[in-house]
Amino acid sequence: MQIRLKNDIVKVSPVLDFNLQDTLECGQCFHFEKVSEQYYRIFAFGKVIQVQQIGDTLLIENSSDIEVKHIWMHYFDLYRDYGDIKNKLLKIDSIIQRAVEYKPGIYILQQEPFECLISFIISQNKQIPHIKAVIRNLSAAWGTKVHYQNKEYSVFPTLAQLKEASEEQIKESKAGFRAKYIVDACEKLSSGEIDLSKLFELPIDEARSQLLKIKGVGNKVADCVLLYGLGHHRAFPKDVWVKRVMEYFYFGGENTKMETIEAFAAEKFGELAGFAQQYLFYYARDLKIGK
DNA sequence: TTCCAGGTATGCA
DNA sequence: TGCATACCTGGA
Repeated sequence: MQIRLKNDIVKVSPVLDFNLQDTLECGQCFHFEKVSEQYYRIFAFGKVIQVQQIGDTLLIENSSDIEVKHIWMHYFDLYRDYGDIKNKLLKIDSIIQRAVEYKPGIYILQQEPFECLISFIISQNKQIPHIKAVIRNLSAAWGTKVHYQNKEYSVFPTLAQLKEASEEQIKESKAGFRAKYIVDACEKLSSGEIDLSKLFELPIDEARSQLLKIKGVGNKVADCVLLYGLGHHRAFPKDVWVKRVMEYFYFGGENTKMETIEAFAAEKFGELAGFAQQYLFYYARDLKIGK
């Protein structure tokens, strides 16, 4: 894969098996903006970039080749061989095969753990447009301003910035009853009771138990943070859509306990469970499987 | 007006 | 342990 800077645009190619739109819009991240049919602006790592995909080339603006190598390649997970992952999944059964082939260009983003944690705490009992709105509001109120093409944006606040906010102030960003959970997360992280940076290396079950200490973090939110923010690709977040699609295809449409689905997925997909989950989720949500 | 959304905590049997 | 219910908010 080549990373070249030309006319202030960093071109990465070839990005095989990758689809920018599906990767951003498959529900794993919330802090981006579609500015036209071609362009997305992404706010992360204290920066704003504008990204476009033309065939198997990814064009990144407002960045540098060094930054792309060290930040955005990891963010988009472009160093990983998704061709190999998908080949392995396709051999498992015709169900996962259908899901993979439905949106074969989905990659699992590697997001910043703190933003990922707060975003998925916000996500409970909310629809995606609302989640995005709360994240925008929190960023505008507490995050650092960044400028691009004469527009001002805000990136998501750091822990140091967000811990200054009171529960009442967080509620002003329309977080509702989740505000107290955000405060609890900030307290546990800033006191050192939980150290997100250490959760990368811990075994997944230990990392999950740490996350579950935070109020408002249950199994679903913890698994999302493990998968999208901490690189634990065995994590299999079971939201309402994943539950529906798993019951529909693997349990004869019968109401099935989350623990049963969890064990089944671990056995069936093993170390690729997180990838399988993402393809199944998008497939189920788009086609309204099981609803 | 009422219901529901990508969940979780709480109370009660 | 299992189930029902409430919870901010906004859109359908």
